Amino acid sequence: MSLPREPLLEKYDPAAIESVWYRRWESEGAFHAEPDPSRPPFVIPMPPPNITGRAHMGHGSTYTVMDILTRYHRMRGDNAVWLPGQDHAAIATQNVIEKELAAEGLTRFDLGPDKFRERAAAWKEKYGHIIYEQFRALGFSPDWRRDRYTMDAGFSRAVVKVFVDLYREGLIYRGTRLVNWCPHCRSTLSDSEVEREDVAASLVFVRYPDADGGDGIVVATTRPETIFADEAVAVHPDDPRYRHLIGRRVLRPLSPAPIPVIADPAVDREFGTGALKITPGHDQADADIGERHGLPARSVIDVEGHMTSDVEPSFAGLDRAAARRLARDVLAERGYLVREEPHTVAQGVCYRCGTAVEPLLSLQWFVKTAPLAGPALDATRSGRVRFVPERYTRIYEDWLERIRDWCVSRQIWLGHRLPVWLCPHEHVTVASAAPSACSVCGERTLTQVPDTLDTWFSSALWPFGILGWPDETRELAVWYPAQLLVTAREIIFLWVARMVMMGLHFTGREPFQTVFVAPLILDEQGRKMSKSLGTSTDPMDLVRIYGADATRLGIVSQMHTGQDVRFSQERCEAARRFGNKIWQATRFALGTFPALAAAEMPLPLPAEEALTLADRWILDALAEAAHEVEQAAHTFDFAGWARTLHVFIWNRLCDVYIEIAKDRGPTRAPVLAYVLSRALELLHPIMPFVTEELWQHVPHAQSRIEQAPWPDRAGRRDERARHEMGMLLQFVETVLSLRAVPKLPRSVPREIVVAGAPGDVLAVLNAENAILRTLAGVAAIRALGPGDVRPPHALSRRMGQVEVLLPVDASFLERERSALRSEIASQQAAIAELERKLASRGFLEKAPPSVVEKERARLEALRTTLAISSERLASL
RNA sequence: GGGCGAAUAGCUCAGCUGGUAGAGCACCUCCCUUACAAGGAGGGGGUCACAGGUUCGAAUCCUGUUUCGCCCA
Repeated sequence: MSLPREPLLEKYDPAAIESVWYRRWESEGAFHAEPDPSRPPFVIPMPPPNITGRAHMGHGSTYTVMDILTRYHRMRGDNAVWLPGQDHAAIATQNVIEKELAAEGLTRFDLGPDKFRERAAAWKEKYGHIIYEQFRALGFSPDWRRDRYTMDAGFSRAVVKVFVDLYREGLIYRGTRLVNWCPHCRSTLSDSEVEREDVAASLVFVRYPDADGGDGIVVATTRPETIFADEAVAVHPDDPRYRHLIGRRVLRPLSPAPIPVIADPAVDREFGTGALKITPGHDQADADIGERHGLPARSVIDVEGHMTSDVEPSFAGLDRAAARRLARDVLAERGYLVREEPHTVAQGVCYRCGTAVEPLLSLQWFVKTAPLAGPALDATRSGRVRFVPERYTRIYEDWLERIRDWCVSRQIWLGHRLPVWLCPHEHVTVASAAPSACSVCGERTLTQVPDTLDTWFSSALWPFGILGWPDETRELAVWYPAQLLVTAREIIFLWVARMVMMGLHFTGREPFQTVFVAPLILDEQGRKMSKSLGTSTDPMDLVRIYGADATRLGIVSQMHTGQDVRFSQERCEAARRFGNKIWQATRFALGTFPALAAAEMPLPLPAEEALTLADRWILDALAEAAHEVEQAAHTFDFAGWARTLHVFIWNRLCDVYIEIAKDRGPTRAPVLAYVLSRALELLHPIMPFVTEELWQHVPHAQSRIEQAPWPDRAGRRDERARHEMGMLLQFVETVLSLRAVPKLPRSVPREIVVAGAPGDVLAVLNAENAILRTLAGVAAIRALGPGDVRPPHALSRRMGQVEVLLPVDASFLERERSALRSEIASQQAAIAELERKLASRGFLEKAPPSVVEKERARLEALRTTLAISSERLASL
C-alpha cells in the first residue's frame, strides 16, 4: 500500500510540498462525496464568493474554519461535504465591466443589455476562477465537482420557481414605496447595501410662517432642498412649546403652500427645535409618520439625483447637492433662514460606488416578509437553529421582529430577470416561462420587465438550490438541511435570516442546524481591515511568505471562542517554525530508527508491561491532547485546538520524549511512530499539507492521512505515569536551573545530592536515572539521610519538601547565600500570609475542609523548607 | 441614541463552574550538544482599567465609571 518513501528534505519548505499534494488530492477525488444515508452527514454550503472577489482575510478565517471542520468530519468517517459555488454579485460585476468599458470610452448603454450580459459571462470565464485558485493555494477542500453558480441553469430555475410561487401566494407584490436608490448605479439597493458614513453637514434652522399670519414654527433640517416635498411639520404631542400649534397650518417656505402641523410621538424633542419637517417622499421615518397621518408622498428628485420640474423653476434640473446650497441661499434671501450650525450626518452611501443614497418613491417588486419572518423566529426560539456564539441569536431575532417588506427588484442589467411580463395595458403576467398571452386581457404582445432580482434573493435559496431543488434529488434528501453554516457577522440579516425564511417556506425545514459567526479579523490597531486605509493583509502574501499551512495555523491560533482577532502576522511566522519543528521531529524519528523508514505497515505497540515510564507518560499526554482537540472541535475553539497540539508536540513530544528517545530502547520506535502519527492526524485539519507529507514517511496503513481513523481515543490515560513523570520533569528543571548559575552545561555529568526525599520519590529518581542523565546531565543521585552531613559547598534549590543540591567550588557560595536570603524572605512572607489566613475564624468555618487542609499542608511544608533554608544559610 | 464585546507581562492574548497569575512574541545570560540556531537551557518582567459591593477569600460574581471596538438606528 505504501509508496516507496524518499528521505525527507533537510529543511521544511512549504512551497515544495503544498501544490504537489493539492494536485494529488484533487486528482484522486479526495474532496468528493456522494450522498450516503448510512453515515452521519456533515454538510457545509460554502458562502458563494463573488466572481469578482479575491481572497481576503475574511476568507482566511471563515473558509479556513469550514475547511478544518470538513476535513475533521471526513476523518471521523462522516458523510462530509463542503459544497462550493460562486455568486454573480450583480452590482459588483456590473461595476467591474463598466469600468472596463469606460477604459474603452464606452458605457453600458453603447452595448445594450444583451451584449452587456455576454460580456459579463465572458468576464467570468476569464477571471471567475481566480478566487478558486486562491482557495486551492490555501488548501481548501470543497467538493469541486459540485461547483455551482447562482446564474447556472439549474439554480436559475429554482430562482424563477421561488419568485413565481411567492407571487401566486401573494407574498410578492408590485407597489410604489420608498426605496434606497443609488443615483449613480440607477438602481434600488437593499438596506444592507447602504453603508453609513459620518459626513460633516450643515443643520439649517428654517422658519415656516403661520399660514394665517404669525411666527409659525422653526424646524431644523439638513436637507432644505426637499422642502418642496414637505407635507407637514410634526411635533411631539407632549411638547408644551408647540402644543398650541397642533392642527394649525404653516406655509412651506419654498414653493409656498399651506401644510398642517401634526403631532406624532416619533418626533425627537431633543433634536433641533423639536419640530420636524415631514417629507414622506424622501425619508423613511417621515414616510412612516406620513402614513400614520394619511399624508401624500411626492418626489422632487429624479432617478439621476436631479431636482424634478415639480419645484421652483430656478431649482429644476439641479443636482441634489447644488439644490441644497441654493435652497439655503434662497431661504436666507427670503428671511426664512433663522440660523445654521455644523452637524454630522450619518449619510447613507451606496456600498459599491459611495454615492449618497436617495430615498426615492419608486414602483418596485416587494416580498411581503411578515408571513416568512414568523417561522424564521421560531427556528431559533425552538432551538432548531443555533447560533455560535449564542449572543448573535438576539441580533437575528431583533431584526426579524422589526423586518420591513423586502424590495427585490433592481434596475441593473446583470442578474436574474424577473419572470414578469407586461402587456401594452400594463397588465402583469408572472410565469416560469415566457407566456404567449397576457393573463389578464389575452394580449399577445408581451415584454419582459427589464428589472433583475436582488442578488440576495437568489442567495437566500443557496442551501437547497445547490442540491438540485425543486427536483427531489438524492443530495437534497441526504444533505439537507446542512449541519453548519459559517459566516460573517454583518450578513446575519442580509443572508442568514433570509435563507432561514426561504428554506422554511419552500422545504419546510431550516436550511442548517448551526450558524457559526466567525470572528472579525482586525488590523493591528484593532480596527476593521480596510483596503482604502491600506490596513488589510492579503492572505496570498502570507501563503507566499509562510506557506498555506502556517498561514492557516497562524490565523486560527488567534481564533478564541467568541473573540474578534487583532491579527498579528507574527503568529504565522511562529506557525511556520512549528511546521519546521514537526518536520525535524519526523526526520529525527526516521533517522534514528531505521526500522521506521523500512516498515511497510505501522509497528504494533508493545504490550503494556513492556512500556517504560516515558512511553506510558507520552501515551497519557497524547490521550489528553486528543481529548482536548475533540473538545475544541465541538466548541469552535480553534485557538485551543492549536495550542493543545503546540504544547503536546513541542513541549512534550519534542522537548521530552524525543530527547529521552536519544537513548534508544526497544519500545521507542513503535511508540514514537504511533504518537507522532496520531499527532499529525490531530493536526491535519489545520495544517493539511505538512501533516500529509510527514505522515506518508512514517509507516501507515491507509493511502492518505485523511483516511486514517480520527484518533480521538488515541493513547491511554495513565495517572501514575503522569504523576511520576511530572515529578521527574520538575526535578530536571530544578537541576538545570541550579546548573545555570555556575554555567555548568548539562553535557558535563554531575552528581546531584538530594535531601528530605520521601522513599517513593527517591525510588522514581533512581529507577529513571537514564532520563535524568539525558535531560539534566545527572551522573548519579546521592540521597542524604536525616543525620548525613550536607556537602559544604553546594548550590541548593527546594522542590517541594525535597532539597536538591549541586556541589560546586567555594567561589559560588556568596551567590548561594544571597539567593538563600531572598528565598528565606519570600518564604517568611508566604508563611505570615498563610498563618493569618489559618487564624481567621471565617476561613476555618466557611471554607471547604479540603481547601483548609491544603492550606495547612502548605504551611507545614513551607515551615520545613524555611527551617532547612535557614539552617543552610547558617552553615555556609 | 440602542445593543453587544473588550480592558491581565513591553506587544498579542489564555485563564472553564471564585482557592498560590500563564503562553507565544519581544528582552537579558549561556550554548552552532550529529532532528531542528526557523533550535536548546536559564532568567527578568504584572496593585489583573478604575471605584464600590457580595464573600472566609475576587483577575474570576454583582453595580457603577472610564476608554476602545463592532453592530443597529
